[in-house]
Amino acid sequence: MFSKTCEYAFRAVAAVAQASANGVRLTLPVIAEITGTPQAFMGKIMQDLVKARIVRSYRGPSGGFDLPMANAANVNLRMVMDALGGGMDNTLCVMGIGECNSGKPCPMHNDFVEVRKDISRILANTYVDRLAKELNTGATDLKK
Amino acid sequence: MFSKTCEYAFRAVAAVAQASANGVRLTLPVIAEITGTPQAFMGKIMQDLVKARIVRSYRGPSGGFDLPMANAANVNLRMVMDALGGGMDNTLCVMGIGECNSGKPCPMHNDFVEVRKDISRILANTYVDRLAKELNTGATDLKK
DNA sequence: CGAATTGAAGATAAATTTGTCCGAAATACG
DNA sequence: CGTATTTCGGACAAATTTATCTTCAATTCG
Repeated sequence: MFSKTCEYAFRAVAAVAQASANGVRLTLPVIAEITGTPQAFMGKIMQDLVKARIVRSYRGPSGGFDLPMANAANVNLRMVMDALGGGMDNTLCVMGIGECNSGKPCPMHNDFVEVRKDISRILANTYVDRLAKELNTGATDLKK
Repeated sequence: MFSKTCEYAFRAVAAVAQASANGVRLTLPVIAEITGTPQAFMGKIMQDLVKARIVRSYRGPSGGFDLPMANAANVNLRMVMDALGGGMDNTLCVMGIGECNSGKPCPMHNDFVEVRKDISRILANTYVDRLAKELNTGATDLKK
């Protein structure tokens, strides 16, 4: 449904937020391990997240990434997607028609109006602090 | 949301069904023109649809593709997707976790349960005859 | 300062998806 | 039969996404 880049970013943000809630920074190798993703590729994604000020990075010994809970309450998944440099738009026409809207709909337009709204709403309403809390209680899981 | 291959197939099936409803076959160049897709690539897609018996093909002069309304009433978009040889699965975990289900959910699992159901339901409930009829009345459009 | 650790940045490579080309097979029609 | 038309099938190529590698910069700590 989303690109791998996007999936990886979702996992990374959740993992870093959970760790930060427990007061620990995560290094890149650790993030890659927790999320089960290729380290170098995850490095690129983390850079994008840093640039977008979604996570913070620290170099050198005892460095790593964090995402304080104060920030986590203001970061939603739409912002994470947007940090990854376009191409992740799920609001487009299901049939790939350029100009497709209620005035000039493709044959599937009306069927998917609600789905598109739902996805947008979920992404905008899902804040990272919630993901961190659920991971901490063990209610949800990133493993496997 | 779906792959280009999938989008192209949706458009092709709708176009052929509409033409067949009006008693005309469409040749590959014409399908490519109507759907605004690269002809050679669409050729591959049409082959998949033929193999899946979703459309019928005829070679030689006055050849082309058709999709009789009797068939169109029994062909839904899930079947079209399946004809394209896997990789189009939208039922997977939003975060890309291998084992993600209600028993062991990823942090986004529950948020997307309904969306996934909705998409599956729409694909399974959208039959090609309806698309053809809507195109014929001008209620919907494949152009641009 | 010097050495070790860690992220940043750019170049490169592999994999996948998308797109093209060309010859062969089938069909219609004179 | 011969020719034009059209799909079929395989190989090939371009574009995009995903993944890796290598060097550099920043930080910590002795």
